[in-house]
Amino acid sequence: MAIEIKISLNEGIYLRDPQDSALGRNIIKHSILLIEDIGFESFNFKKLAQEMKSTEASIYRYFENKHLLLIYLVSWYWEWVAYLIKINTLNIDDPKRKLEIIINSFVSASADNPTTDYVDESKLHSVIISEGLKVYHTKEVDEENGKGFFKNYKELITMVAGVITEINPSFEYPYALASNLFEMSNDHIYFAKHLPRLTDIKVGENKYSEVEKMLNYFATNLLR
Amino acid sequence: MAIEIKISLNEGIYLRDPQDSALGRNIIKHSILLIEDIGFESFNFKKLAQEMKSTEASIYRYFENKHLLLIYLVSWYWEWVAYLIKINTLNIDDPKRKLEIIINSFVSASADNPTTDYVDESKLHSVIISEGLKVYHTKEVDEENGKGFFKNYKELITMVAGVITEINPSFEYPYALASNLFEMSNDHIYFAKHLPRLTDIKVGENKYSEVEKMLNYFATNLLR
DNA sequence: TTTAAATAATAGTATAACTATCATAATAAA
DNA sequence: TTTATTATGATAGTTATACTATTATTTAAA
Repeated sequence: MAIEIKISLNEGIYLRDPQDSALGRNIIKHSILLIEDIGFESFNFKKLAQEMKSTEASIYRYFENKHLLLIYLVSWYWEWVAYLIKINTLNIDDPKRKLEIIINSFVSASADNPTTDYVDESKLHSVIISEGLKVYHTKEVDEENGKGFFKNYKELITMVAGVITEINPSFEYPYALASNLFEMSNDHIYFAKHLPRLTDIKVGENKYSEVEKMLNYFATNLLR
Repeated sequence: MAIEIKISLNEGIYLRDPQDSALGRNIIKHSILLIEDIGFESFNFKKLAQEMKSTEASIYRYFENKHLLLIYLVSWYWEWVAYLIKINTLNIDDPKRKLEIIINSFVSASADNPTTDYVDESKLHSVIISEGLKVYHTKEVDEENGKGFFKNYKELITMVAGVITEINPSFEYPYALASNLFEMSNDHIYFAKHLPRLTDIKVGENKYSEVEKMLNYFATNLLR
């Protein structure tokens, strides 16, 4: 039996909730696969429609444009990582241990997945690593932030910052460290794969243990 | 007297070197202003041509497309930061002091500028902060990296990694720390302006001293 | 079983991202 | 100074993207 998580996302992101229909779930499923395959710039609703044997017009009933679809996918990921962290730290008291679990979730969320059948978490992770930053690097960032489109990310970071403050209440940069650990995780996986001279770590096929080790090293040394 | 730096960039990036003609320098000048104004997604060669009172076709004789123009601008920035670091650390021996200067150059390259008249360094810095990541977050990254389009970045990071190793030869992540300091500098200026709940620092109008302080804190504590 | 809602099929528009051609202006070579 | 060369401008055209609109058909709800 697959555990079905209903992820709660800001309603402004979509026109019609894709989780609520077979077509909607199909849009999510195939958009992850197609973006992973051809990249966000080449991706469009016409190609997506062909891929999933539907039509452009049908997809436009769910999302205003591909940018909002990407926000949806990235928000889904943020929410899902937050969920993973929550269940994996439920009966953990030691904040240092909690932070280790957080870092493990950032790095290899894809591995230990409580699968949602229409989301390939591993491929979604690849999409986040390659395209995730694009959701808030736009001229519309303030407007979209005002509509709450990045709420899931901010809540995730706030939660992590809380754990950091538990470890060391006098640490001055809990939010910056939290967001940096998340970004660094994605950046250095990407660097290891594409621009190896920008990092020191190596990654194998979905084997990110060196990234994890590095992030733990950074966190530990900053918080001691 | 304005000091004119001739920045050396990979020839594959452009069709005709923009530094060599008035039109070319105008393309660089106005592309920085226009991208800063309307963002890279809305930016195109037609609008740029209107802005600078030239034609689309003329611009296409310098750059194949807007993506390569962005690579040019970002490479120019990387090279310029490397140059700034070089002249500002010329007679400095202490590597710790060198790293402080590096961090200062990352954060406020725009401030102490040896101006090139067709480049508004302060606006270019804004463009880098908002759009810089997009140059290597594409499906063509491996191909373009193979052509040497990101060489300036890799060289900059290598130089910084060298200073880090001078400070602490047993530190395991000199490249990762170097690239992270650069990325973090841009990220947290951006966060402070647009997504303040992702950071702890505040920035004023081109006043980035808190970012600088934070980066120095991170570097010092990781390298001690 | 009727009605409403969702999806498909198709067509159409505006803009983006180019390419091609020719005229003209500026520069360099003869 | 004349001529050849090259750079730029003016204009037009092509293909693809990012949508919107309309109508038909299927599916689900009352």
